[in-house]
Amino acid sequence: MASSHAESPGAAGRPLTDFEQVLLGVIADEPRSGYGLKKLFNSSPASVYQPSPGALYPALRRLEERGLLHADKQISSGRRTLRLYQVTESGLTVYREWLRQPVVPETVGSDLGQHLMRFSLMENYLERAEVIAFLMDLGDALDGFVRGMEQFVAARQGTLRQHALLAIEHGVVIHRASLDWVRSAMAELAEAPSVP
Amino acid sequence: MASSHAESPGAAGRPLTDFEQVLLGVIADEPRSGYGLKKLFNSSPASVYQPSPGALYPALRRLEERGLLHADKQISSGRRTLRLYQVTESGLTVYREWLRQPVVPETVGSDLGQHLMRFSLMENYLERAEVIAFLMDLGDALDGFVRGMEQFVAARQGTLRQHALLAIEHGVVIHRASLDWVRSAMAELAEAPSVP
DNA sequence: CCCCCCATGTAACATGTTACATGATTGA
DNA sequence: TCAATCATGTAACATGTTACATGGGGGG
Repeated sequence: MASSHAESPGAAGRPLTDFEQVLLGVIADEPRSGYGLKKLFNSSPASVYQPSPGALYPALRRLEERGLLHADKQISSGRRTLRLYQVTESGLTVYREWLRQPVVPETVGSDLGQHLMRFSLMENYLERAEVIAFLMDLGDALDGFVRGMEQFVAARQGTLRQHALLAIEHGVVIHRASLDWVRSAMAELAEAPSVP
Repeated sequence: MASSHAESPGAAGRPLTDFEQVLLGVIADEPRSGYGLKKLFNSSPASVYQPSPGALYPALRRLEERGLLHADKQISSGRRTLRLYQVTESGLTVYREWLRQPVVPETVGSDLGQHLMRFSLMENYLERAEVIAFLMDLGDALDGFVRGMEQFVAARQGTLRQHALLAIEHGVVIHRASLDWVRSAMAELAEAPSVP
C-alpha cells in the first residue's frame, strides 16, 4: 500500500544501490513508469541488464518511500492505473551527488560498468569540463590498475600456471583497451563542444 | 550443527552458483579450509573477488550437505578444529560437467568473468584440444557479440546521444580486445604443448 | 600483557530470482 | 473470441553484506 507519509527530506539513509541510482538517473532524464523502464532495459544493447519485476517494482517503491521519486497516478488513455515516476528535488540532489562522486581507483577493476553508466548519464547534468575531469581520473585509475596487474605478474614470474597467467593477461588487455577508449573519448569531447 | 546425513548421491538439485562452482574447482585442485580459501582470494590480483565470511562458510556447508565436499576435521598443530575440505567423487563429476559446459553466446556479454574463471580452472582437468575448442567457441561468441553491438549502433545511427554512443563503443572495444586475447591464447596453447 | 593472526561461525538485514497472479485493452 | 501486450504487483526462496562473537596461540 502506498504509504503517503513523506520521508526524510534530506535523503540521509543507507546509501543507494547502483541499480537504484541508475533508476533515479534514468527517471531524472525523463519520467517513466515501471513498465516503461522495463521496456527501456529490454531494448538496451545485448542484455546489459534485464531487471526482473521483483527487483524493479520494489526498488521504485523504496525510492518513492525515501522521497526521491514521486508517482503521478495516471490513467493513460482509459488504461488501468499507470504510475509515472518523476524525481523530486531531493532525488535530483542525490542523483547529482552520485554523478559527481570521485573515481575510487581501488574499485575500478570490478566496477567498470558503474563508471560507464555514470559517464552515460552525465551528459545532461554535468558540464563538459567536469566530464573531462571524470575521464581523466578514470584514465589514471585504469592506468594504475594495469600497472598493478603487471607488477603482480612480474612479482610471481614463474610461479603462476599458464592458464592463470593468461587469465591475468586478459585483465591487463581489457583494462588497457578501456584506457585507450578513455583517451579517445576525451579527445572527442574536447574537440566537439556540444551544448550540455 | 553439522548434520551428518549424506545427501543425494547423484548431486541433482538446484544448479550451483558460480561462486559455489569456483569453490568446488579450487578445492578440487587442492584441499583447502575456509580460512585457506579466504587467504587465497585475498592474495588474488587486485580484488577479483573478496568473499565475505558470511558468504564463504555457508557456501562450503551447502556443498558439504550436497555431498560434493567432505571435511576432514583436523587439529592442525594444536590449534582449534580446522575443517579441511576435499571434493568427493560426485563433487568431481559436477565440477567436470561445469568445465565442459558449452559457451552460450547470449551470455558472453555479461558473463565474461565466469568464462575466464573456467578457462583458468580447466588447465588441470581438460585436455589441450578441449581447451582450444572452448576458446574457439568463446571467440565465436565474442565475435558475434561485437557484430551485434555494431549492428545496434548502425541501426540507431543518429538517435543515440553522444555519451550513450561512446559507452556502447566502449563495449565494442572491450570485447574486441577480449577476442584478440582469445586468438593469441589459442596460438600460445597450440604451439606450446605442455602436459595436462 | 597485549595485539595480531589463525579459524570458525551467527544474526540482522536487504536484495535478487523465479514464478505466479491480476486485470484491462487492442487487434486479428 | 482469443491472444498478445500493457501494467502492476506478490510469495517463496536463496543469497549476499556488514558487523559481531568466540576462542586458541605466538611474538614483542
